[in-house]
Amino acid sequence: MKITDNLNPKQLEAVQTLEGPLLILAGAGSGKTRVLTHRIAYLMYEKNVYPNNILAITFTNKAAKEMRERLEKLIKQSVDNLWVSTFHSACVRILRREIEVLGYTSNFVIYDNADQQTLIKMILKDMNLDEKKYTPRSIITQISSYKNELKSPTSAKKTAENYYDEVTCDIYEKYQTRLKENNAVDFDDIIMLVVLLFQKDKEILQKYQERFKYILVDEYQDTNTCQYMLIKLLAEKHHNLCVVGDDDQSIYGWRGADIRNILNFENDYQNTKIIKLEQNYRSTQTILDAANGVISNNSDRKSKSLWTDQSGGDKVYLHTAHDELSEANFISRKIREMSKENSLGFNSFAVLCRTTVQFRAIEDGLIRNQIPYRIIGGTKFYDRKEIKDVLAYLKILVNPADEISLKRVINTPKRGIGDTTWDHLKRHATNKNITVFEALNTPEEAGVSSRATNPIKNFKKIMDEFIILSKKTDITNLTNTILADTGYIEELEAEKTIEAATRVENIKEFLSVTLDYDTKNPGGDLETFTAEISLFTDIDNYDQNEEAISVMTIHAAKGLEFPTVFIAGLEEGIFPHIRSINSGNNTELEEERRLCYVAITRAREKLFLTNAWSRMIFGRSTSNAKSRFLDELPLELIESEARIKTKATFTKNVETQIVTKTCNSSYDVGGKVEHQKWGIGVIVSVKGSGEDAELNVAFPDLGIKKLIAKYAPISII
DNA sequence: TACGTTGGACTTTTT
DNA sequence: GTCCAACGTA
Repeated sequence: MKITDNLNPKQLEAVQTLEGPLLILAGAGSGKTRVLTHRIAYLMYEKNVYPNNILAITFTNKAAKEMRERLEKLIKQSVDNLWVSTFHSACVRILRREIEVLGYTSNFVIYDNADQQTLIKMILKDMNLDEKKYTPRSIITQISSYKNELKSPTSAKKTAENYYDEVTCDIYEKYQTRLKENNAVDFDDIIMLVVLLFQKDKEILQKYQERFKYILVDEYQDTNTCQYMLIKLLAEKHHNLCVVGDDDQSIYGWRGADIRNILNFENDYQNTKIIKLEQNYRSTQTILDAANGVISNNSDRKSKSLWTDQSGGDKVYLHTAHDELSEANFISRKIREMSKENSLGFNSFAVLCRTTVQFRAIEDGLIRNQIPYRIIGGTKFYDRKEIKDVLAYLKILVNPADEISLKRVINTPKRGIGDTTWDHLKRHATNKNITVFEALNTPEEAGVSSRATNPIKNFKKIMDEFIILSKKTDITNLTNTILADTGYIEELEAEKTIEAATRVENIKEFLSVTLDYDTKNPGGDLETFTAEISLFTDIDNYDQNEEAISVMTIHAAKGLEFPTVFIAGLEEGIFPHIRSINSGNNTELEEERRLCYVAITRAREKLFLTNAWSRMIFGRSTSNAKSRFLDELPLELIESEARIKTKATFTKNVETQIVTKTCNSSYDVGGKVEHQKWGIGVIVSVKGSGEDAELNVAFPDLGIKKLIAKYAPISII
C-alpha cells in the first residue's frame, strides 16, 4: 500500500505540495489530521527527509500524541527524533538548552495561573496597591496580552493610555524581575522567551532554522502574535511552512489568538498555495446545514462550504426545560433511553457546555439517573491543593530559588512558621541578596521570633536531605519520602474527614503518575517531570474508549467527535456569554458564534439542543431569553415538542418577589421602562441604585424578569 | 500563630 | 452559592 492511497484529490494535493508556503483551509471533519500525518510520512519516505528536519506543532499534548500515534501506525514503526509537540513543550525543550543566554539557568520552573496570582499579590503588597482596585486576575490577563504581543514593560508603557495602564506596566516590570529572580517562567514566557532568544542570538536561530527544514502547524487560526513570530523566524530560511486551520473554528481570541494570522497568511508569505478541504467525513447533511446556518451570520470569513455524501439525517432536537435541573434530567433520561434502544455505549454521548459552572447541575442529573460520566475541565487534577503542595516540594528541589513554591509549603503541614516569620526571612534575603531558601540557614540573623527558629532549622534540614535524595532516587520514592518525612500524609489522615480521605486518594493517584513516569523514563530527571506536569491538562489524558459519557466545555471538545452531542444552556447570557453581549462589539459575538459552530460540528449523527426557562445564577433565579443562535438555525431542521409559555409559570414567581425600598435612583417601583425586546414593563422592585440596580420588571404576557440595569437594554419612560 | 466566623465580591473559555 | 480576605479570639 502506498502512503498516498485512500486520499481524496484535494487531500492528495495537500500531501504532495512540499516546497514553499502552503495554507490548508480544512473545514471541520475534513480529514485534517489525516493529511498532516500522511504529509509527514510522504516527506520521510518519498522525499527521504530526515525526521529530525521536520517540526510539527499542535496546541494540545493530546493532538500531538494522536498525530504521532497515527503516523507510527501508518508507517508501521516508531520515530524518535521527530518533533511532534505543542508550542509550549517544543519551546521548553529549546529553553532548557539555550535559556542561559537570557540570564536564567536551565533548571527553571514553570509557574501556573495560581502561582502567577500569588506572585502578583506579593508585588501588590510591596507596592502598597489595593487588591480591590488592581485585581490580580485582570493584571495577569493584561500582562499576558502584553507578552502575547511581544511587548516588554517599557514598550507597553509607551502605549499606556491612562494611569491604571501605567501602574499595570510597573507591576508587569516588577513581576518580570521577580520571575527571573525566582528562575521561573510563566506560560506566556515559554514562547516569548524563545522569540527573544532568537532575536538576540542569530547563531542559535540559524541552528534551529537549519534543523527544521519542514514545518507544519496545526490549528493555525489559534496562533497569537508571539507564536506567529516564532514560526516566522523559524521558517524564514527554508520557507517550507505548511499551516492548517479553519477560520471558522477560531475560538481563542480571548487568549490573544489573532484570526488575521490565518486570514493574511497569503500576504505574509509570498507564493503561497492555498488548498481547501471541504468534504466532510464526519456529520450528516442535517448537522452540516445547521452548522452552516449559524456560521453564515458571521462576516469576514474565507468563503468555504462544507459538503458530505451522507445526505439527510435526523433532525436537530430542541428541548426547553423548566430549570437547569430538569434540563440535566432531560439529558440524562434521553441518554439512558437512547443507549438502551440502540445498545450504544455511553462513550457515544457528550454534553457540551459554554461554561464550567453549568457542570454542577448536569453532574447532579447524571448521578440521579446513574449514568457513568466523566468531567473534562473544571477543577483540574493538578489544580487540587494537595497535588499543588506535593508539586511545590518537588519544584523547590529542582530550583531552590522558587519562592512561590517555598512560601506555599513552608508551613504545610503546620510547623509554626507564619506570615510574620516569612516577612522577616524575605526582608533578610533581599538585604543580603540571597534566596529565601538560603536565608533559612540563619533564622537568628533574620530576626525571626525565637519560637520559629527551630521549626525553620528542622524544615531546612529535611529539605536539604530531600535535595540529596532527589539526585539518587526515582521520583516515586522521593515523593513517598517527602510525604512521610514532612508529616503531610499523617496530618491528612489525622483529620478523619471525607475531604481529607479524598485528598489522600488524590495523592495516591499522583503517585501512580510518578510511577508511570519512572517506568517509562528510567533515570528521568525531576526537572523534566515537573515541567511536563505543568504543561499537562485534563484533556491530554482523555480516553474516548472509556465507557462513560463526556461532559466538557466546548473549548475542550475541539478536535473531538461523538455520535450524539447535547449542547446545554442555549440562552442569551449563557451562550452567547453575557460578556460578549455586553461588550457591544461584534468581534466577541462572532467568536461566540464560531464556538457554536464548533459545538454543532462535533456531532456525527444526532444533535440535541437544550435551554431552560429559569436558571440559578449567582445564587438567584434568573430567566434568560432563548439563544439567538437558535433563531439562526434553519427552521426546517428543527424538531421540538410543542411547549406553550403558560402564565402560571410566571405568576407563581410573583409571590416570591419582595419589594425593597426605593433608593434615590432613577429606577422607581411602579415606574415604567422600555426593553428592547420585551417592550414596556412595570418595575416591581429595585435593589441597589444607579447602573448597578437590580430590577424586577413585569412585562405583559412574559411575567417578571430580573434585570441588571447596567446590562439590560432598557430605558426609563 | 492558628483557627473560626463573617462579610463582600464575583464566574468564560486554557497552554 | 462559593470562595476568599479580614478580623477577632484562644
